[in-house]
Amino acid sequence: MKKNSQTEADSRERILAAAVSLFARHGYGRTGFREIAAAAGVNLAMINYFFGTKKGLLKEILDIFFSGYVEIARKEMAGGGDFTARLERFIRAAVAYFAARRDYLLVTITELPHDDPEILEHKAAWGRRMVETMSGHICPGPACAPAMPPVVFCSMLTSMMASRFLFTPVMERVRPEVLSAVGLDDYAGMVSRVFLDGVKEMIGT
Amino acid sequence: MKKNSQTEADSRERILAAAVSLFARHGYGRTGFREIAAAAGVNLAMINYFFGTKKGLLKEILDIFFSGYVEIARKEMAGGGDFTARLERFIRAAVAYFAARRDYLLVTITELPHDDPEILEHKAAWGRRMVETMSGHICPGPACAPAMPPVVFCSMLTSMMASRFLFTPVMERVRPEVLSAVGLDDYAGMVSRVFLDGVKEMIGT
DNA sequence: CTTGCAATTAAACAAACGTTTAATCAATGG
DNA sequence: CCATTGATTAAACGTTTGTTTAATTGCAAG
Repeated sequence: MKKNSQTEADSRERILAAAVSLFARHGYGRTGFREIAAAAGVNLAMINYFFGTKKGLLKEILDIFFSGYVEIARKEMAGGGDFTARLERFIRAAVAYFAARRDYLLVTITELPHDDPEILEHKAAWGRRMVETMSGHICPGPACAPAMPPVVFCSMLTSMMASRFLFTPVMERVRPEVLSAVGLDDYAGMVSRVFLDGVKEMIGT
Repeated sequence: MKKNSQTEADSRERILAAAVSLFARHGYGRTGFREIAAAAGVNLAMINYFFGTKKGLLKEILDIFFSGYVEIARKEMAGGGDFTARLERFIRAAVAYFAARRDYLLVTITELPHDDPEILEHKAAWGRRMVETMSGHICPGPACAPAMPPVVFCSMLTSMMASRFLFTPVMERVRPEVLSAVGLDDYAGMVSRVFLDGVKEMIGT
């Protein structure tokens, strides 16, 4: 039955690529199916055919982003080295992942605060997996009460790493030269230094 | 001519309050004027009457949030004390401001990455004022090249402070006890410690 | 009293929305 | 070769969208 698996994958993935790009640039709510279909070069009805509803399309985008993000946390935090070394590896890998999946990141972040019950349960399930993955490393042992709860740790670090991509359109109009001067590795390094050692020693004063 | 200044202010502000609340919960694109009008208890046409277009309504929301934010940066960073003391004051004041204007913050953040040219120029103008306000304090003197450019400094810190509010709906489903245990002052303290001193000493390992 | 102006209203506008339906296409397995 | 099946299509569905229009209300100044 997988005769047209070539074209099927093409259409499905072209829809997904067009949708995530338009959602990231114009917002989920303002992007219509006709616009997506035109950008993907497919018929309007194919979106419902492959994804069911608009929420189904959004859920798939969230799944793709979160699954990759959790997987990076699992892999990098479980490796060798002490806590700060592993955290530094994780930050570097996560920033690279954010850049590679920039549009997925932006859709996920901008849809985070919204309260659609169906989507919210989806985000919460992934949030639980992320916090569980990180908790063991932040706070080993049963009677450990760190100064910062893991759920705060995760959201704060995620926001820090995402800031560059959230602010990109504004940054390139405020300080265009900075955006091209500060590469991804530089940025990951800055996040690491701030998050691990603080900003005190980075700023001359 | 200002006869109905009482009811005028009432209607205009009720529209604004309803709009920012619905935008924050359901997203700008998914919120319709009829929904706003119903929540504000006014006639549908009053929204266009007071704000012109939907973009005009959004621009007013952005203006309100950014003007207050820039004003806090100006005031707290210009006060006495060394750099870290002023920065700590700013963080505390900004977090309190974010909490008081939570819905405005969420609308602003979620609309940040979108690329509507008209709105984008608006955001860029405020971004310039914010960066200018902070630049002098981060990097005094003409030949100062800090390890982190002011525009990166601003967006990273803003994202950190906003993380609690961006993630609130997810957090209260992942670790509901943490959200009630960690008050606003506690949270501001955590942001200060991480941003200034780093997370190394906060986590036992 | 009446002139004027801002606030408010109901009604309508065309356009765009997400979704569904039924028909057609293309290719594979029996 | 025929039956089956997934992919694709055009067309239409009823809502809902943001916005406009024209008429009405109610108060204040001349």
